[in-house]
Amino acid sequence: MSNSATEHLTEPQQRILSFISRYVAEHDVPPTIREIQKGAGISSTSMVSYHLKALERAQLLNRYERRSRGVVLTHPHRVSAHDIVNVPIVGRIVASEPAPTPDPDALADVENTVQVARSLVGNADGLYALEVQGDSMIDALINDGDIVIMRRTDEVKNGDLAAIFLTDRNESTLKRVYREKDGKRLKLKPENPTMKPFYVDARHAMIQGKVMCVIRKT
Amino acid sequence: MSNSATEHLTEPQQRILSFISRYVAEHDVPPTIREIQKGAGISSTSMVSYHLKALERAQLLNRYERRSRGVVLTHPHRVSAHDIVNVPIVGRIVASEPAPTPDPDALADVENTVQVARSLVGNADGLYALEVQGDSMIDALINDGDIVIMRRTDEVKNGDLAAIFLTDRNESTLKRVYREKDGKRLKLKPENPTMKPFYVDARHAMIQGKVMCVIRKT
DNA sequence: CTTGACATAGAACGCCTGTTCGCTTATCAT
DNA sequence: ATGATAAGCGAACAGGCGTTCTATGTCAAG
Repeated sequence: MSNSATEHLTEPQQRILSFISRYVAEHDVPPTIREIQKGAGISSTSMVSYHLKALERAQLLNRYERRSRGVVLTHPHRVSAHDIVNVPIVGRIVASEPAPTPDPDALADVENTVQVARSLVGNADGLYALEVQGDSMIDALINDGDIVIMRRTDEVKNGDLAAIFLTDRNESTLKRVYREKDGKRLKLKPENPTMKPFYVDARHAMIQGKVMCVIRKT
Repeated sequence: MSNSATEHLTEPQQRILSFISRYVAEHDVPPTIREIQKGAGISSTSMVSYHLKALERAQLLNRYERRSRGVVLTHPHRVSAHDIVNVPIVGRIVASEPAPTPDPDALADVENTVQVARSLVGNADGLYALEVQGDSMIDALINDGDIVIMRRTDEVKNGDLAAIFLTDRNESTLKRVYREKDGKRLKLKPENPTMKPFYVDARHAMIQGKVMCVIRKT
Protein backbone atom coordinates (compact mmCIF):
# COMPACT_ATOMS: atom_id res chain seq x y z
CA MET A 1 0.00 0.00 0.00
CA SER A 2 2.53 2.58 1.11
CA ASN A 3 6.05 2.70 -0.16
CA SER A 4 9.19 3.71 1.65
CA ALA A 5 8.99 7.30 0.44
CA THR A 6 5.49 7.95 1.70
CA GLU A 7 6.04 6.37 5.08
CA HIS A 8 7.88 9.33 6.50
CA LEU A 9 5.28 11.81 5.37
CA THR A 10 3.60 13.77 8.05
CA GLU A 11 -0.14 13.80 8.11
CA PRO A 12 -0.56 17.37 6.77
CA GLN A 13 1.83 16.50 3.97
CA GLN A 14 -0.33 13.59 2.94
CA ARG A 15 -3.34 15.86 3.07
CA ILE A 16 -1.58 18.29 0.78
CA LEU A 17 -0.63 15.61 -1.70
CA SER A 18 -4.06 14.14 -1.91
CA PHE A 19 -5.64 17.57 -2.16
CA ILE A 20 -3.41 18.48 -5.08
CA SER A 21 -4.30 15.23 -6.73
CA ARG A 22 -8.02 15.84 -6.29
CA TYR A 23 -7.73 19.44 -7.36
CA VAL A 24 -5.91 18.64 -10.56
CA ALA A 25 -8.42 15.95 -11.38
CA GLU A 26 -11.19 18.48 -11.03
CA HIS A 27 -9.68 21.64 -12.49
CA ASP A 28 -6.98 20.46 -14.91
CA VAL A 29 -4.74 23.04 -13.28
CA PRO A 30 -2.69 22.75 -10.11
CA PRO A 31 -3.89 24.73 -7.09
CA THR A 32 -2.30 27.86 -5.67
CA ILE A 33 -0.62 27.95 -2.30
CA ARG A 34 -3.67 29.55 -0.76
CA GLU A 35 -6.01 27.05 -2.31
CA ILE A 36 -3.88 24.30 -0.84
CA GLN A 37 -4.02 26.08 2.48
CA LYS A 38 -7.79 26.05 2.52
CA GLY A 39 -8.34 22.74 0.78
CA ALA A 40 -5.88 20.73 2.81
CA GLY A 41 -6.61 22.55 6.04
CA ILE A 42 -3.20 24.10 6.54
CA SER A 43 -3.12 27.06 8.86
CA SER A 44 -0.89 29.43 6.93
CA THR A 45 0.65 29.91 3.53
CA SER A 46 4.09 29.66 5.00
CA MET A 47 3.28 26.23 6.34
CA VAL A 48 2.14 25.18 2.90
CA SER A 49 5.39 26.47 1.50
CA TYR A 50 7.26 24.66 4.22
CA HIS A 51 5.57 21.36 3.51
CA LEU A 52 5.89 21.74 -0.21
CA LYS A 53 9.62 22.05 0.20
CA ALA A 54 9.68 18.82 2.13
CA LEU A 55 7.55 17.10 -0.48
CA GLU A 56 9.84 18.36 -3.19
CA ARG A 57 12.82 16.97 -1.36
CA ALA A 58 11.00 13.66 -1.17
CA GLN A 59 10.65 13.80 -4.97
CA LEU A 60 6.91 13.60 -4.73
CA LEU A 61 6.33 16.79 -6.65
CA ASN A 62 8.14 19.31 -8.77
CA ARG A 63 7.95 23.04 -8.31
CA TYR A 64 8.45 25.84 -10.76
CA GLU A 65 9.83 28.57 -8.55
CA ARG A 66 7.84 31.71 -8.26
CA ARG A 67 5.28 30.52 -10.72
CA SER A 68 1.68 30.61 -9.80
CA ARG A 69 0.29 27.09 -9.62
CA GLY A 70 3.79 25.80 -10.14
CA VAL A 71 3.15 22.60 -8.26
CA VAL A 72 3.20 19.43 -10.31
CA LEU A 73 2.88 15.96 -8.88
CA THR A 74 5.67 13.64 -9.86
CA HIS A 75 3.38 10.70 -10.46
CA PRO A 76 0.26 12.18 -11.90
CA HIS A 77 -2.09 9.71 -13.37
CA ARG A 78 -1.57 11.12 -16.77
CA VAL A 79 -4.26 10.06 -19.10
CA SER A 80 -4.18 10.11 -22.84
CA ALA A 81 -6.84 9.30 -25.36
CA HIS A 82 -5.31 5.87 -25.60
CA ASP A 83 -6.38 5.06 -22.10
CA ILE A 84 -10.06 5.15 -22.87
CA VAL A 85 -11.84 2.79 -25.19
CA ASN A 86 -15.23 3.65 -26.58
CA VAL A 87 -17.15 0.43 -26.87
CA PRO A 88 -20.32 0.41 -28.95
CA ILE A 89 -23.39 -1.12 -27.39
CA VAL A 90 -24.59 -3.17 -30.32
CA GLY A 91 -27.68 -4.65 -28.80
CA ARG A 92 -29.24 -6.66 -26.04
CA ILE A 93 -28.56 -10.15 -25.02
CA VAL A 94 -31.63 -12.17 -24.14
CA ALA A 95 -31.89 -15.85 -23.45
CA SER A 96 -33.96 -16.66 -26.48
CA GLU A 97 -31.86 -15.09 -29.21
CA PRO A 98 -28.29 -15.30 -30.43
CA ALA A 99 -26.18 -12.54 -29.01
CA PRO A 100 -25.81 -9.77 -31.56
CA THR A 101 -22.36 -9.18 -32.91
CA PRO A 102 -21.06 -5.86 -34.15
CA ASP A 103 -21.55 -4.68 -37.68
CA PRO A 104 -18.05 -3.51 -38.53
CA ASP A 105 -19.42 -0.94 -40.95
CA ALA A 106 -21.83 0.56 -38.48
CA LEU A 107 -20.98 4.03 -37.31
CA ALA A 108 -19.93 4.30 -33.74
CA ASP A 109 -22.92 5.90 -32.16
CA VAL A 110 -22.00 8.24 -29.37
CA GLU A 111 -25.33 7.68 -27.70
CA ASN A 112 -24.85 3.95 -27.49
CA THR A 113 -21.35 3.73 -26.26
CA VAL A 114 -19.70 2.73 -23.03
CA GLN A 115 -16.46 4.37 -22.14
CA VAL A 116 -14.15 1.91 -20.51
CA ALA A 117 -10.68 2.38 -19.17
CA ARG A 118 -8.27 0.44 -21.31
CA SER A 119 -6.74 -1.10 -18.24
CA LEU A 120 -9.94 -3.05 -17.81
CA VAL A 121 -10.18 -4.53 -21.28
CA GLY A 122 -6.79 -4.36 -22.96
CA ASN A 123 -6.70 -4.07 -26.71
CA ALA A 124 -9.69 -2.35 -28.30
CA ASP A 125 -9.85 -4.73 -31.24
CA GLY A 126 -13.14 -6.47 -31.69
CA LEU A 127 -14.70 -5.05 -28.58
CA TYR A 128 -18.43 -4.57 -28.38
CA ALA A 129 -20.92 -4.30 -25.59
CA LEU A 130 -24.26 -5.91 -24.89
CA GLU A 131 -26.93 -4.79 -22.53
CA VAL A 132 -28.44 -7.64 -20.62
CA GLN A 133 -32.19 -7.79 -20.75
CA GLY A 134 -34.18 -9.65 -18.17
CA ASP A 135 -33.05 -11.95 -15.43
CA SER A 136 -32.04 -14.81 -17.64
CA MET A 137 -28.32 -14.35 -17.02
CA ILE A 138 -28.71 -14.46 -13.31
CA ASP A 139 -26.60 -17.58 -12.95
CA ALA A 140 -23.76 -15.64 -14.50
CA LEU A 141 -24.29 -13.10 -11.72
CA ILE A 142 -25.51 -10.66 -14.31
CA ASN A 143 -28.72 -8.77 -13.89
CA ASP A 144 -31.14 -6.83 -16.03
CA GLY A 145 -29.47 -3.68 -17.30
CA ASP A 146 -25.89 -4.78 -16.80
CA ILE A 147 -23.42 -4.07 -19.55
CA VAL A 148 -21.29 -6.95 -20.80
CA ILE A 149 -18.19 -6.04 -22.72
CA MET A 150 -17.29 -8.70 -25.22
CA ARG A 151 -14.53 -9.41 -27.63
CA ARG A 152 -15.17 -11.07 -30.91
CA THR A 153 -12.89 -14.06 -31.14
CA ASP A 154 -12.87 -17.34 -32.97
CA GLU A 155 -11.30 -19.16 -30.15
CA VAL A 156 -11.91 -19.28 -26.46
CA LYS A 157 -9.57 -20.83 -23.99
CA ASN A 158 -10.70 -23.21 -21.32
CA GLY A 159 -12.19 -21.26 -18.47
CA ASP A 160 -13.08 -18.20 -20.51
CA LEU A 161 -16.41 -16.62 -19.81
CA ALA A 162 -18.20 -16.51 -23.13
CA ALA A 163 -21.52 -15.88 -24.81
CA ILE A 164 -22.79 -19.14 -26.21
CA PHE A 165 -25.84 -19.73 -28.34
CA LEU A 166 -27.27 -23.19 -27.86
CA THR A 167 -28.88 -24.07 -31.16
CA ASP A 168 -30.86 -26.99 -29.82
CA ARG A 169 -32.49 -24.99 -27.07
CA ASN A 170 -32.60 -21.76 -29.04
CA GLU A 171 -31.15 -19.72 -26.25
CA SER A 172 -28.03 -17.77 -25.51
CA THR A 173 -26.20 -17.72 -22.25
CA LEU A 174 -23.07 -16.51 -20.54
CA LYS A 175 -20.99 -19.30 -19.05
CA ARG A 176 -17.47 -20.38 -18.43
CA VAL A 177 -16.52 -22.77 -21.19
CA TYR A 178 -14.39 -25.86 -20.86
CA ARG A 179 -13.82 -28.32 -23.69
CA GLU A 180 -14.00 -31.92 -22.61
CA LYS A 181 -11.13 -34.13 -23.64
CA ASP A 182 -13.16 -35.99 -26.22
CA GLY A 183 -13.82 -32.69 -27.97
CA LYS A 184 -17.46 -33.55 -28.36
CA ARG A 185 -18.87 -31.91 -25.32
CA LEU A 186 -18.54 -28.54 -23.68
CA LYS A 187 -18.74 -28.05 -19.98
CA LEU A 188 -20.63 -24.86 -19.20
CA LYS A 189 -20.09 -23.58 -15.72
CA PRO A 190 -22.27 -20.85 -14.28
CA GLU A 191 -20.41 -17.94 -12.76
CA ASN A 192 -22.50 -18.42 -9.66
CA PRO A 193 -20.51 -20.86 -7.53
CA THR A 194 -23.62 -22.22 -5.89
CA MET A 195 -24.83 -23.66 -9.16
CA LYS A 196 -23.73 -26.81 -10.86
CA PRO A 197 -22.08 -26.95 -14.29
CA PHE A 198 -23.72 -28.80 -17.10
CA TYR A 199 -22.74 -30.25 -20.43
CA VAL A 200 -23.79 -29.66 -24.01
CA ASP A 201 -22.98 -31.19 -27.33
CA ALA A 202 -20.26 -29.10 -28.93
CA ARG A 203 -22.10 -29.16 -32.25
CA HIS A 204 -25.04 -27.35 -30.72
CA ALA A 205 -23.00 -24.58 -29.11
CA MET A 206 -21.99 -21.51 -31.06
CA ILE A 207 -19.49 -19.36 -29.26
CA GLN A 208 -20.30 -15.80 -30.04
CA GLY A 209 -17.81 -13.84 -28.05
CA LYS A 210 -15.73 -13.66 -24.99
CA VAL A 211 -16.67 -11.65 -21.94
CA MET A 212 -13.96 -9.19 -21.09
CA CYS A 213 -15.70 -7.24 -18.41
CA VAL A 214 -19.06 -6.84 -16.75
CA ILE A 215 -20.23 -3.43 -15.67
CA ARG A 216 -23.20 -2.64 -13.52
CA LYS A 217 -24.12 1.00 -13.18
CA THR A 218 -26.11 1.87 -10.11
CA MET B 1 -7.70 17.98 -39.80
CA SER B 2 -9.41 21.30 -40.13
CA ASN B 3 -13.01 21.51 -39.21
CA SER B 4 -15.44 24.29 -39.79
CA ALA B 5 -14.54 25.92 -36.51
CA THR B 6 -10.81 26.17 -37.07
CA GLU B 7 -11.08 27.43 -40.60
CA HIS B 8 -12.07 30.90 -39.52
CA LEU B 9 -9.24 31.25 -37.08
CA THR B 10 -7.00 34.20 -37.60
CA GLU B 11 -3.32 33.59 -37.76
CA PRO B 12 -2.52 35.00 -34.28
CA GLN B 13 -5.26 32.83 -32.86
CA GLN B 14 -3.66 29.75 -34.33
CA ARG B 15 -0.34 30.87 -32.90
CA ILE B 16 -1.96 31.18 -29.50
CA LEU B 17 -3.48 27.73 -29.70
CA SER B 18 -0.30 26.04 -30.71
CA PHE B 19 1.68 27.95 -28.13
CA ILE B 20 -0.65 26.86 -25.36
CA SER B 21 -0.37 23.32 -26.57
CA ARG B 22 3.43 23.44 -26.58
CA TYR B 23 3.53 25.20 -23.24
CA VAL B 24 1.33 22.65 -21.51
CA ALA B 25 3.33 19.82 -22.94
CA GLU B 26 6.48 21.35 -21.53
CA HIS B 27 5.35 22.76 -18.21
CA ASP B 28 2.34 20.63 -17.23
CA VAL B 29 0.61 23.89 -16.43
CA PRO B 30 -1.22 26.27 -18.73
CA PRO B 31 0.48 29.61 -19.45
CA THR B 32 -0.54 33.00 -18.15
CA ILE B 33 -1.86 35.75 -20.37
CA ARG B 34 1.50 37.44 -20.44
CA GLU B 35 3.32 34.24 -21.22
CA ILE B 36 0.98 33.75 -24.13
CA GLN B 37 1.66 37.30 -25.16
CA LYS B 38 5.40 36.71 -25.36
CA GLY B 39 5.31 33.11 -26.53
CA ALA B 40 2.79 33.60 -29.29
CA GLY B 41 4.07 37.02 -30.24
CA ILE B 42 0.98 39.00 -29.35
CA SER B 43 1.50 42.67 -28.81
CA SER B 44 -0.51 43.25 -25.67
CA THR B 45 -2.25 41.39 -22.90
CA SER B 46 -5.54 42.84 -23.95
CA MET B 47 -5.12 41.34 -27.38
CA VAL B 48 -4.47 37.97 -25.83
CA SER B 49 -7.60 38.39 -23.78
CA TYR B 50 -9.45 39.39 -26.91
CA HIS B 51 -8.31 36.37 -28.87
CA LEU B 52 -8.91 34.01 -26.01
CA LYS B 53 -12.50 35.13 -25.91
CA ALA B 54 -12.85 34.33 -29.58
CA LEU B 55 -11.24 30.93 -29.09
CA GLU B 56 -13.53 30.22 -26.21
CA ARG B 57 -16.53 31.08 -28.35
CA ALA B 58 -15.19 28.68 -30.95
CA GLN B 59 -15.18 26.00 -28.22
CA LEU B 60 -11.49 25.43 -28.70
CA LEU B 61 -10.65 26.12 -25.09
CA ASN B 62 -12.27 26.59 -21.73
CA ARG B 63 -11.49 29.39 -19.36
CA TYR B 64 -11.80 29.58 -15.63
CA GLU B 65 -12.61 33.23 -15.15
CA ARG B 66 -10.20 35.27 -13.14
CA ARG B 67 -8.07 32.28 -12.35
CA SER B 68 -4.43 32.47 -13.09
CA ARG B 69 -3.52 30.02 -15.84
CA GLY B 70 -7.18 29.26 -16.26
CA VAL B 71 -6.86 28.34 -19.89
CA VAL B 72 -7.53 24.74 -20.79
CA LEU B 73 -7.55 23.38 -24.30
CA THR B 74 -10.54 21.34 -25.34
CA HIS B 75 -8.54 19.73 -28.07
CA PRO B 76 -10.54 16.79 -29.39
CA HIS B 77 -7.70 14.32 -29.80
CA ARG B 78 -6.51 14.99 -26.31
CA VAL B 79 -8.49 13.43 -23.52
CA SER B 80 -8.32 15.40 -20.35
CA ALA B 81 -7.97 13.82 -16.98
CA HIS B 82 -11.62 14.64 -16.61
CA ASP B 83 -12.61 11.62 -18.61
CA ILE B 84 -10.95 9.06 -16.44
CA VAL B 85 -11.22 8.72 -12.73
CA ASN B 86 -8.58 6.89 -10.80
CA VAL B 87 -10.31 5.16 -7.97
CA PRO B 88 -8.19 3.82 -5.13
CA ILE B 89 -8.85 0.27 -4.04
CA VAL B 90 -8.86 0.77 -0.31
CA GLY B 91 -9.43 -2.77 0.77
CA ARG B 92 -11.58 -5.85 0.62
CA ILE B 93 -15.15 -6.28 1.61
CA VAL B 94 -15.92 -9.47 3.43
CA ALA B 95 -19.10 -10.48 5.18
CA SER B 96 -17.64 -10.54 8.64
CA GLU B 97 -16.09 -7.09 8.75
CA PRO B 98 -17.20 -3.52 8.21
CA ALA B 99 -16.41 -2.34 4.73
CA PRO B 100 -13.26 -0.26 4.80
CA THR B 101 -13.73 3.39 3.96
CA PRO B 102 -11.05 5.55 2.48
CA ASP B 103 -8.73 7.56 4.59
CA PRO B 104 -9.21 10.88 2.85
CA ASP B 105 -5.65 11.79 3.62
CA ALA B 106 -4.14 8.61 2.33
CA LEU B 107 -2.09 8.87 -0.78
CA ALA B 108 -3.61 7.53 -3.93
CA ASP B 109 -1.47 4.51 -4.59
CA VAL B 110 -0.85 3.93 -8.24
CA GLU B 111 -0.57 0.21 -7.74
CA ASN B 112 -3.99 -0.19 -6.18
CA THR B 113 -6.16 1.83 -8.44
CA VAL B 114 -8.95 1.12 -10.86
CA GLN B 115 -9.30 3.39 -13.81
CA VAL B 116 -12.90 4.06 -14.58
CA ALA B 117 -14.44 6.20 -17.26
CA ARG B 118 -16.07 9.19 -15.66
CA SER B 119 -19.22 8.54 -17.61
CA LEU B 120 -19.74 5.47 -15.47
CA VAL B 121 -19.42 7.12 -12.10
CA GLY B 122 -19.93 10.85 -12.48
CA ASN B 123 -18.17 13.11 -10.05
CA ALA B 124 -14.94 11.79 -8.58
CA ASP B 125 -15.61 13.09 -5.10
CA GLY B 126 -15.54 10.50 -2.39
CA LEU B 127 -15.04 7.57 -4.71
CA TYR B 128 -13.25 4.48 -3.54
CA ALA B 129 -13.19 0.87 -4.58
CA LEU B 130 -13.44 -2.41 -2.74
CA GLU B 131 -12.43 -5.82 -3.90
CA VAL B 132 -14.96 -8.43 -2.98
CA GLN B 133 -13.52 -11.40 -1.21
CA GLY B 134 -15.32 -14.70 -1.11
CA ASP B 135 -18.80 -15.61 -2.22
CA SER B 136 -20.64 -13.83 0.54
CA MET B 137 -21.99 -11.10 -1.71
CA ILE B 138 -23.50 -13.55 -4.11
CA ASP B 139 -27.04 -12.36 -3.48
CA ALA B 140 -25.91 -8.95 -4.70
CA LEU B 141 -24.80 -10.72 -7.86
CA ILE B 142 -21.25 -9.99 -6.94
CA ASN B 143 -18.59 -12.63 -6.94
CA ASP B 144 -15.15 -13.18 -5.53
CA GLY B 145 -12.70 -10.78 -7.12
CA ASP B 146 -15.24 -8.28 -8.39
CA ILE B 147 -14.51 -4.62 -7.91
CA VAL B 148 -17.18 -2.48 -6.31
CA ILE B 149 -16.89 1.24 -6.80
CA MET B 150 -18.38 3.15 -3.93
CA ARG B 151 -19.04 6.70 -3.02
CA ARG B 152 -18.86 7.86 0.52
CA THR B 153 -22.05 9.63 1.41
CA ASP B 154 -23.93 10.44 4.54
CA GLU B 155 -27.25 9.81 2.96
CA VAL B 156 -28.62 7.16 0.67
CA LYS B 157 -31.86 7.49 -1.17
CA ASN B 158 -34.47 4.78 -1.19
CA GLY B 159 -33.46 2.16 -3.66
CA ASP B 160 -29.77 2.92 -3.59
CA LEU B 161 -27.45 -0.03 -3.54
CA ALA B 162 -25.26 0.44 -0.52
CA ALA B 163 -22.74 -1.23 1.72
CA ILE B 164 -24.29 -1.80 5.11
CA PHE B 165 -22.68 -3.09 8.23
CA LEU B 166 -25.11 -4.89 10.50
CA THR B 167 -23.80 -4.36 13.99
CA ASP B 168 -25.94 -7.02 15.59
CA ARG B 169 -24.80 -9.75 13.20
CA ASN B 170 -21.33 -8.37 12.79
CA GLU B 171 -21.40 -8.61 9.05
CA SER B 172 -21.37 -6.31 6.09
CA THR B 173 -23.44 -6.71 2.99
CA LEU B 174 -24.40 -5.03 -0.24
CA LYS B 175 -28.12 -4.47 -0.61
CA ARG B 176 -30.67 -2.05 -1.92
CA VAL B 177 -31.84 0.05 0.98
CA TYR B 178 -35.34 1.31 1.59
CA ARG B 179 -36.39 3.16 4.71
CA GLU B 180 -39.67 2.04 6.11
CA LYS B 181 -42.19 4.75 6.84
CA ASP B 182 -41.82 4.43 10.58
CA GLY B 183 -38.13 5.22 10.20
CA LYS B 184 -37.21 2.40 12.54
CA ARG B 185 -36.60 -0.34 10.08
CA LEU B 186 -34.69 -0.68 6.87
CA LYS B 187 -35.77 -2.95 4.09
CA LEU B 188 -32.75 -4.61 2.53
CA LYS B 189 -33.37 -6.06 -0.86
CA PRO B 190 -30.87 -8.39 -2.48
CA GLU B 191 -29.88 -7.48 -5.99
CA ASN B 192 -30.77 -10.99 -7.01
CA PRO B 193 -34.44 -10.86 -7.96
CA THR B 194 -35.00 -14.48 -6.99
CA MET B 195 -34.29 -13.68 -3.38
CA LYS B 196 -36.59 -12.13 -0.84
CA PRO B 197 -35.92 -8.83 0.91
CA PHE B 198 -35.60 -8.73 4.66
CA TYR B 199 -35.77 -6.13 7.37
CA VAL B 200 -33.37 -4.87 9.99
CA ASP B 201 -33.53 -2.46 12.87
CA ALA B 202 -32.24 0.86 11.60
CA ARG B 203 -30.16 1.26 14.76
CA HIS B 204 -28.16 -1.83 13.91
CA ALA B 205 -27.41 -0.82 10.33
CA MET B 206 -24.49 1.43 9.53
CA ILE B 207 -24.51 2.62 5.98
CA GLN B 208 -20.95 2.77 4.82
CA GLY B 209 -21.17 3.86 1.23
CA LYS B 210 -23.14 3.79 -1.91
CA VAL B 211 -22.40 1.47 -4.80
CA MET B 212 -21.81 3.43 -7.96
CA CYS B 213 -20.66 0.65 -10.20
CA VAL B 214 -19.67 -2.99 -10.15
CA ILE B 215 -16.88 -4.22 -12.36
CA ARG B 216 -15.94 -7.78 -13.08
CA LYS B 217 -12.77 -8.32 -15.02
CA THR B 218 -12.60 -11.62 -16.84
C1' DC C 1 17.42 23.65 32.87
C1' DT C 2 19.32 24.71 28.57
C1' DT C 3 19.74 24.09 23.94
C1' DG C 4 18.77 23.36 19.42
C1' DA C 5 16.10 21.33 15.81
C1' DC C 6 11.71 21.34 14.15
C1' DA C 7 6.83 22.94 13.66
C1' DT C 8 3.46 26.84 13.53
C1' DA C 9 1.28 31.31 12.93
C1' DG C 10 0.55 35.67 11.01
C1' DA C 11 1.78 39.48 8.56
C1' DA C 12 4.12 41.99 5.13
C1' DC C 13 6.49 42.61 0.72
C1' DG C 14 6.57 42.70 -4.03
C1' DC C 15 5.95 40.66 -8.20
C1' DC C 16 2.25 38.30 -11.01
C1' DT C 17 -1.95 38.23 -13.43
C1' DG C 18 -6.58 38.90 -15.44
C1' DT C 19 -9.33 42.64 -16.57
C1' DT C 20 -10.71 47.08 -18.12
C1' DC C 21 -10.60 51.45 -20.34
C1' DG C 22 -9.27 55.18 -23.12
C1' DC C 23 -6.90 55.92 -27.09
C1' DT C 24 -4.81 55.10 -31.75
C1' DT C 25 -4.57 52.72 -36.09
C1' DA C 26 -6.30 49.85 -39.97
C1' DT C 27 -10.23 48.54 -43.08
C1' DC C 28 -13.64 49.43 -46.18
C1' DA C 29 -18.08 50.58 -48.21
C1' DT C 30 -19.99 54.96 -49.44
C1' DA D 1 -12.13 61.65 -49.16
C1' DT D 2 -14.84 60.15 -45.27
C1' DG D 3 -16.96 58.44 -41.53
C1' DA D 4 -18.24 53.99 -39.37
C1' DT D 5 -16.58 49.89 -37.64
C1' DA D 6 -13.40 46.79 -36.09
C1' DA D 7 -8.71 45.72 -34.58
C1' DG D 8 -4.81 46.86 -31.89
C1' DC D 9 -2.17 49.11 -28.19
C1' DG D 10 -0.46 50.23 -23.60
C1' DA D 11 -1.19 51.77 -19.14
C1' DA D 12 -3.39 51.22 -14.88
C1' DC D 13 -6.07 48.88 -11.33
C1' DA D 14 -7.16 45.54 -7.95
C1' DG D 15 -6.75 41.49 -6.27
C1' DG D 16 -3.98 37.01 -6.60
C1' DC D 17 0.10 34.83 -5.48
C1' DG D 18 4.74 32.98 -3.90
C1' DT D 19 8.07 34.17 -0.71
C1' DT D 20 10.16 35.57 3.47
C1' DC D 21 10.66 37.28 8.09
C1' DT D 22 9.76 37.43 12.96
C1' DA D 23 7.68 35.59 16.96
C1' DT D 24 6.00 31.68 19.40
C1' DG D 25 5.42 26.88 20.64
C1' DT D 26 6.97 21.80 21.21
C1' DC D 27 9.86 18.42 22.56
C1' DA D 28 13.67 15.42 23.04
C1' DA D 29 18.81 15.30 23.93
C1' DG D 30 22.61 16.99 26.58
